[in-house]
Amino acid sequence: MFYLKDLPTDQTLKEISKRYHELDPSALKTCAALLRTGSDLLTAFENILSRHDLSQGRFLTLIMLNRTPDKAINPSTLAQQVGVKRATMTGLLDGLEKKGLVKRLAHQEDRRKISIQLTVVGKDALDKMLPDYYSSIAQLMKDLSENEKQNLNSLLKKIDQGLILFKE
Amino acid sequence: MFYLKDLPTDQTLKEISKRYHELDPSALKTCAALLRTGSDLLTAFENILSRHDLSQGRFLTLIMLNRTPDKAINPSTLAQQVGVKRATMTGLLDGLEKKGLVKRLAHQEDRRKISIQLTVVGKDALDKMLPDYYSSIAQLMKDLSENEKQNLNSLLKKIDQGLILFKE
DNA sequence: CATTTATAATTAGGTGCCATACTATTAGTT
DNA sequence: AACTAATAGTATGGCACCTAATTATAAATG
Repeated sequence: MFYLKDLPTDQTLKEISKRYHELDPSALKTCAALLRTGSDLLTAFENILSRHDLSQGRFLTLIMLNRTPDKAINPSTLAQQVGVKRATMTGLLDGLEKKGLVKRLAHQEDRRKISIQLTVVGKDALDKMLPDYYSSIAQLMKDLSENEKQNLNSLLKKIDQGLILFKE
Repeated sequence: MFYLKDLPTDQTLKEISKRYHELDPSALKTCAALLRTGSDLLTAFENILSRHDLSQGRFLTLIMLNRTPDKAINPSTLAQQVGVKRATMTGLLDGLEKKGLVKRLAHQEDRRKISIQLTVVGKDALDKMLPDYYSSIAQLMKDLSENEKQNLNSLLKKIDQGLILFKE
């Protein structure tokens, strides 16, 4: 992800809103700030992950598998949970399998399906990196009180609500 | 950008935090929600832009040029403002130039530099699509009061503050 | 003033995502 | 039972970003 580095100042917004009267300065300002922060946040995580030789997609796949480490899941479910297309999941699993972090298992009942399982190596790799990852998140958010975090959550939910209209 | 579709429930977070004691459930929850909303937001904008045959990067480049439509800017400044590498900007400009939306002009003093300028066609294209874009943003944020928007801004700023540590 | 260093734009090659289309298998229909 | 539709996984090709290396020019330095 990425978004404008150079966010418009209030002054700039005011000027542009003269040229485009549909522009709501405070809406755009907040929206841009959200994308900017989200982008930076994601980049920070990607940096942490790359230290462990993982991409965002591969990591999220592992995370989903690690929620129930003993249960096997099929690729299409994983794709849905992670939020990528099935074809993309095939690629992510190819990478993870080559590194020995997951394995593909045949499904006995339905021969179209396969099951994905974390290997011991995969589980170990996660257990080694997650403390680093989780404590980074905790540190990142340490300036926000419980109240503020809840507040932020409910504001985000309002935006999610608005987003529903665009998905139709 | 993208992030987990299937965010962990409070219950799941509680369980996982037993296995990894560095995990701060409310911090992770808020962080994940922010990335999720940011990702959806960006996707919504990308959909709007694709209706006008523009990518995020190309659009942001045009937007930066449109802040001062009469002034020419060089590619490296543009790259900085948009938040991409210079090499990436070369590609974005190639695309925009091929569509006739911008033009490259030689710099008279420094022959290493070039200047980029919006063409009339580019300006018209922007003027035609921006009302759509800006009113989408306004509609998206219409459920938030001015107070809530300001509140969201200041919460985001706190996270930005925490992010500084990771950039070093 | 010749050489090194810095800057600007570009090229080449890699990664990670997507959409589309294909193959194999199963389920549903008549 | 034969035909159609749906589902699971994958292969292919494209797009947008990245890093690293290349070329040209300008600035700094001994």
